[in-house]
Amino acid sequence: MEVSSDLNRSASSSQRSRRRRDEGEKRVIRVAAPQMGNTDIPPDDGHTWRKYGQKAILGSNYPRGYYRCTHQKLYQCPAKKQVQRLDDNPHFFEVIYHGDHTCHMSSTAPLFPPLPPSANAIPMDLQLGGFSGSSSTNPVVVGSGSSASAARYDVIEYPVEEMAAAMFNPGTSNTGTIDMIFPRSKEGK
DNA sequence: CCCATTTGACCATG
DNA sequence: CATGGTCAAATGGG
Repeated sequence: MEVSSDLNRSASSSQRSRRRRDEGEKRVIRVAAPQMGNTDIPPDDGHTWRKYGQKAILGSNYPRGYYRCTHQKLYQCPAKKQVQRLDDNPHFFEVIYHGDHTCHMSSTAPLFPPLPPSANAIPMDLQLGGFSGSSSTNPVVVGSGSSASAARYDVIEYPVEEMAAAMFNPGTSNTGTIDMIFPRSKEGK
């Protein structure tokens, strides 16, 4: 693209982005891309996400996907979702959730799979810490230094085997067993 | 027909 | 200045 011609674009002087502070909830979740057919489809957490943009990130060889709640959710669900594939491990997705979900899924709520007994076997060794100058092995780096408000970082790693298999539920909605797989990490807000 | 997706450009921030 | 983030409109598909 390199500086193409400028298209006449009506400029709506609408200054988006209202407040730029407070409310700093970031949840970094790492998921593995399904080894089946499509290895490029990010997992769903049970909500509809509407892609609202894609941008390449410096330091990564892959673009980042920006998702937001869809339709009606756009009116109350401040939940946003960011999906970025690791440049070292294209088979892994780094999903960053921020905001709280308020949407509800009536009946048939396909969510996470029944997490197998096997322990988490996610090889995060490699060179995950080889970002741009960070020497830490863990992505939990929030050393801004300057006016760094309390930014909470929750890194949860869970393998995404075949969530697609846990799609619809036959018969009654007595899924029961499926609860929030997410461990504690409850926000006191 | 409707909605989700896509691309570009712009802005705000550090 | 650079980067990241969001919006905005247009198009295609279901």
